[in-house]
Amino acid sequence: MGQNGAKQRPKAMSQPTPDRTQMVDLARIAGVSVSTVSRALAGSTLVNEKTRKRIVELAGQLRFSVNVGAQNLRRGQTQTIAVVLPKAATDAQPVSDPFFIALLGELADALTSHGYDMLFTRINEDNLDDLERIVRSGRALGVIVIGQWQHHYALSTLANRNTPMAVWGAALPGAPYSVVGSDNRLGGQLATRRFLTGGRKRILFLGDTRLPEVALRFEGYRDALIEAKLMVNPGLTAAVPFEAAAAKRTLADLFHHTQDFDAIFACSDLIAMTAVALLHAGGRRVPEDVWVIGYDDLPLASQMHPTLTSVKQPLAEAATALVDAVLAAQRGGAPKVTVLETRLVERESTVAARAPASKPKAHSSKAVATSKR
Amino acid sequence: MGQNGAKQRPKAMSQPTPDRTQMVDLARIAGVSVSTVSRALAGSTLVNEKTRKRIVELAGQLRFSVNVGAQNLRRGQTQTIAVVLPKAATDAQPVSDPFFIALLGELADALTSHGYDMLFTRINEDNLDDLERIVRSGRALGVIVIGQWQHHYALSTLANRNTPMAVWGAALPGAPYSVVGSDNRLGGQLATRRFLTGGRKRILFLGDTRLPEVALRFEGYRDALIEAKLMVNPGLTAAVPFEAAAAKRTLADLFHHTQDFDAIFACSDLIAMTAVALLHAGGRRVPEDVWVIGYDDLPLASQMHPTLTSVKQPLAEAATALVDAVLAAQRGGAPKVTVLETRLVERESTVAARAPASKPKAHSSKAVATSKR
DNA sequence: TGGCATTTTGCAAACGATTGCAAACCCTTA
DNA sequence: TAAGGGTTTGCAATCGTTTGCAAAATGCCA
Repeated sequence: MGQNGAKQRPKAMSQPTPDRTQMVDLARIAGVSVSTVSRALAGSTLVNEKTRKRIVELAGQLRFSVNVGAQNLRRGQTQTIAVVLPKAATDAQPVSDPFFIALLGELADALTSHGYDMLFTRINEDNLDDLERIVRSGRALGVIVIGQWQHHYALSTLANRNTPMAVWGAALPGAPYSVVGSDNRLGGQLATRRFLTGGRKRILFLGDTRLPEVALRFEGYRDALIEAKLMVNPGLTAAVPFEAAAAKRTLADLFHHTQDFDAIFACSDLIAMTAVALLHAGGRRVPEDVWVIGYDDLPLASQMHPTLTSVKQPLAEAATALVDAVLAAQRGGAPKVTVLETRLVERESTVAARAPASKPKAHSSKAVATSKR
Repeated sequence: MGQNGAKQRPKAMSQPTPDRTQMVDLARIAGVSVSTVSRALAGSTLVNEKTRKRIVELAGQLRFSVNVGAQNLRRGQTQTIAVVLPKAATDAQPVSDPFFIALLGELADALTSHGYDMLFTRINEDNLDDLERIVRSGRALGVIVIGQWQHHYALSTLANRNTPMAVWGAALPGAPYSVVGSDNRLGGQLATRRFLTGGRKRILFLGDTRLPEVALRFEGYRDALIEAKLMVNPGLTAAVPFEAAAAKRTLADLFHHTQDFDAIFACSDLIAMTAVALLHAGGRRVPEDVWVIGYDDLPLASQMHPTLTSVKQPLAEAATALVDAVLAAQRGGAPKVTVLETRLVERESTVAARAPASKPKAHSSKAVATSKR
């Protein structure tokens, strides 16, 4: 706390000067050179144990943190990974699917635990080139794209231009970028088979097959029907979008025309939930009249009534896989496909029908407990 | 394109060398100095219009982006703002409230449109000091904290140590950091009054009053009751947490003991939704038996059945206000409080009771349409 | 005490941009 | 042709680290 020639800004930087301590300050105080400080903080064995401790402690007292900008510059590499959520150019709808926050949260944790920072950006789908800019400007060493939507082509171009990239979505043959996703086809099969074994045959498929993931789920749906020697009824599929409001509009319209189904396979829990709400509003009961299965198995799925049977996508593993993939890509590795374990989590929306109106009280409290196991 | 002494890495950097073009490359090709390139790209009037165009075009062809790390270093300031979601140390639950993604999405947009990058981090609530590190390491020029929870004290300490900060939450007297939030007290009043004018008097309050926002909502609830010359019944309040699974457990337990209420004011849409599901499971109808009002007015609120009346928090404005606040703080401004417009959005979960079992079909489709207006 | 091997330290050159200042250039006018 | 003005350009220092290399300090042994 000496008051001699107190430390001051080298130049007349007019900023409010939020006291940014730097290595040179530590060095001066500790009476060593900047190099030594640098090495000490990096835990190098080149510096004497005693001085190292002294410096580290001093750094703690002054609340010093190395300037990562300068560090990255010098090291020629950043410790940041960008996570991108493409958004539709047409409707500027805010993200509404809780699936994203779930995945995002897991990604944040996975990145942190690997020692990376996460740069989050939503980019307009016709500015997809910005992805490349993020990397070339050194903002991030690679990009994780949440949702491939219909952008396979654009993404491929970028990947071919050397943008390290990992995408949440479906494996497309020969894709030049790494993909992580659930086994969408299997998911479709599991859900559909469950309906069939329960005797439900008129299964409504809700999802936009222009999206690769959804297309695969549809294939699974079709396969399961064929296994059971049933035909796919085009009248029983509807291109419901993932976005909440739009989904609701589409569904309301659909149900207005069609009531002839006894089961619904929805490509997201959000869609499933909306469908259930509309069915209830229309006086049809779930599961008595219609069975419903969603996709994602969000926490939300067990908060509804009835609790929702859903195809589970293991998000924590998804996050880890995405991080690994983008790092591998950055190191020049070949693109790889990761298919996550995919299974059906059964809840109340698909139970064998009972007496139409069972005693609600007793039944329900048991049901509630069940959902926790 | 002379082939003399072709460009190569200065040192033997063993990296895969993802062709990082830099100013010096442009300079060489354009036959000018780096300074000129820098000025040209910055759009300085100091450089001749023709050369400027030439350089800009060249940069486009080579897909050059300036290295923001170096830029920041030189400029002494970063263009990044950190957004932090504190997470409970005890239960490592993933984020489950869709409210967060909604706010996060808006923040991403607001930051982008102001030209800032967003660094997203979840930090453990007992590592709150990391907030300071983010700023002192130059990773971000300020921090936006989503949710003040019970961290007022810790946040204050950090703010007093010169960490530019803006917090989503409730205004606490003399807080040294800027706060943005809805008018929580008013929100509580609006909801409660709506119940009272509808003749509902036994109103269950669901929310953890240890959280400042919730405490204010509770005050509003209390005020409205007092206005109506009613007393607050301690048996009608329950500390339901925001986290999905925990909320469900608490609620299930609560409903097991208490059924004596005719209205529910829930401090988040997620809690409201869970409550509705449990009520349904327990055989009680909404709104016939119980009216329900949530808080947040998420897209989700209009996807449920019945659609949910909710206190709206304008998230887009929230995001803008938070960004402005953190920037102001960074410039050394005094902490300020921003209270957003707060209003009740009425939907089906609070409608005057009708004939117990109305014709579902006709009624519902109309209801669905209503929710869109 | 000197010589030599080992630690420890510090010097100085990067990393990729920005920017004050002076030099070079181009016109115009005398 | 030279002087003088305004435009354009380039030099070189700088931002805060890291790191190769050489120098200094230390320890050990004869």
